[in-house]
Order: sequence, then C-alpha cells, then structure tokens
Amino acid sequence: MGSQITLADVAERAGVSLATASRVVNGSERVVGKRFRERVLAAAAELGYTANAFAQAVARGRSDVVGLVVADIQDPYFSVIAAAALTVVEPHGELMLGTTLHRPEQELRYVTTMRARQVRGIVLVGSRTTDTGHTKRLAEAIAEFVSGGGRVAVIGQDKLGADTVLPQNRSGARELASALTGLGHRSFAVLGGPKNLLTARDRVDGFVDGLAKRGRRAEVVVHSEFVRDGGYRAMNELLDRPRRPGCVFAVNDVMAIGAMAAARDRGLRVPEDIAIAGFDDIPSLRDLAPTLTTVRLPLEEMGRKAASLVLDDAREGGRKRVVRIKGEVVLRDSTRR
DNA sequence: ATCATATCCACATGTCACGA
DNA sequence: TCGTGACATGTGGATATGAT
Repeated sequence: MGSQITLADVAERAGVSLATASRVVNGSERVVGKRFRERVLAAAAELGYTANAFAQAVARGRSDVVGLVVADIQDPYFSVIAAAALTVVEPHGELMLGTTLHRPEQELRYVTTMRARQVRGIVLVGSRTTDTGHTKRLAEAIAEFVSGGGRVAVIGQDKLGADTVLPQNRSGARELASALTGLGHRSFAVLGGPKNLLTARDRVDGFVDGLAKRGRRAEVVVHSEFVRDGGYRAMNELLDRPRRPGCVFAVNDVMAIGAMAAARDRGLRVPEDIAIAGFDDIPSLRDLAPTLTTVRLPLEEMGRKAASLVLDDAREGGRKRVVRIKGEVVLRDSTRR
C-alpha cells in the first residue's frame, strides 16, 4: 500500500486537470471530449489505476456498499436470499457479507464493523432470539447507524425497529398442520429447533395450534440445532422412543432433510413408514427422493425486497415498513398416504 | 494535561475564465 | 458556443500541531 496510483497521477500522465480526469473516470454529467477522454483512459490503463472507493465514498457523501448478515451461507435458505439480494444491490454497488454461524452476538459485531466501514445499508437475515438483552443492544446499534444516515432492513421478526420482511411462520405452520390432518395423518411429532429461536418457536406454536383446531396434538417436541445435523440428531432421539409417530414436522427444510436421512438409516421408508414435512421450500427439495412436503416461502422475493428496502429513498414519514410474507403449503410425496 | 484548531487523505463538483 | 483548465470548496474522520 506504499504508493497507490491516484487520480492525480492519471491526470498528470494524461496532461489534463484533475477535474477532467475525474469526469472521465466517473462518467459525470459533464461530457468530456473524445480526445481527452481517450487520453485519460489510456493513462489510467497504463498506470493500472483503480479509484479509491473509500475516498469516493467520502467525496460523494455516500457509499455504494451494502452489508448482508446471514447465519450460514451453506444453508440454502440463506444462500437463496443472499443471491437474490445481490441481484438488487449489484447494479448500484457491492455487497459485503457477514456470517454469524448461528451465534447471534456476532450480529452486533457485524453491525458495528460494517458501520465503521461506511456501508450504505445493512440487511440482517435471521431469526430473533429470546435473548432480550441482545435484541436491545442490537436495536440500539441499528438506531445509531440509522440516525447517521444508514439504512437497515431485517428478514425475521419485527423486533429491531427497522424495516422488516416478516415471514408468517405461525400461520404457515398452522395451515400445514391443517393440511396434514386433512390428508388423514393422526399422530404427530415436531422437531422443534432451538428453544431460544423465535422462528423455530413460532413454527412449533403455529403447528401445535393448527393441530389443536383439528382436535389433534403433537405427542412429542424434540429440540435441536436449526441445521441438517440437528434434524438428524433430533429424529434419532425421536425414533429411540417407544412410540413412533405417523407424521413428523421439522421446523425447517434442512432439518427435515437430516430427519429423512435418519429415518433411512434405520430402515424406515418415507412416507410409507413415517411421513415428514419441512418449512421454507429451499430449491433442492424438488430433486429430493421422496420430494418433501413443506411451507413455501418466496425466498428470492424476500431477498430482493429486503435489499430494496435498504436502497429505496422512499421511507414515507420516517415510519418503518413491515412487509408480511405469507407461507404456502406445498404437499409433496413425503407426506403421501 | 487538556482543548481547540489545522492539516491531510483522494476525490467530486460547481464557478468562472479562457482559447479556438 | 463549446470544451477545457484553474481554482475553490466540501466530504468524515484521523492525526498533528498549537494554544491555554
């Protein structure tokens, strides 16, 4: 980093003023003549010049970087959302990615460092937790960032005082329970994810509620991590019990995939011996054998929407915006009777 | 020691003068 | 009239310098 090539170097090499060089490289409203333009571009190419993005951000008074914080990029739920958000951000700037690896306290660290790096906005993807202390600290950090001109959008529960894309987890799970009882399933168990994760909790509650409306109940709720291995482990724990339920609801798809693997390892057939359903509708499910029943969330739309909320100028009256996203039950082979 | 002011970074942009 | 250069100003924050 000893001697970076600056715009001044390019201007000197091309024999033009700094202003002209600037107008060429950033494509300003004022058009520079073709001859000068070519001289500047040639000088920039010869010197290997690239604009200093930090200096540009300062001079322009705005940065083009949007931060995106997810729990785990290997989880299709997050990668689909991230890819969709990127399509919205890309024409305007760049994406800075942060991964919490399911450690909520890392969210706070990312908000702080992204703010220090002058990002224009931050998209936080992931469930809130029951840790009200952390939620409060995060909300405060977001408020400080926003008061400094930053923008924040959240995909998850509406608890941070920011624009929010809010999946209707409870009603989605409720409708799933209703659909499964409608298929004739009679005994149910739930692979419930972590107890402190609101998304997991809402889905469990919604499912139990939906069963109750049909005069049924979940016989067991087994809690585990919100990932594939968590589903695998929880399913094994469930199958170690004396009574095997006819239908298992895993609170997200990757857990359901783990649960299917556990069933298979025990020689159980899905759905003949045990039915399994998930939640989210990650893309790979369509190629799973058997195909998995789930609650479809429009993940790409959610990612695009969250990115738009961060980039839009319009935030009418300073009121935060909450976009509710409805889940849609998709019945596939894994719960067939 | 504490505080206020100046300078610097790399750039964007507007005003104005000037040559063709 | 067009396109340019010179110049000034501003941008946020870190760091240096000077004043008290």
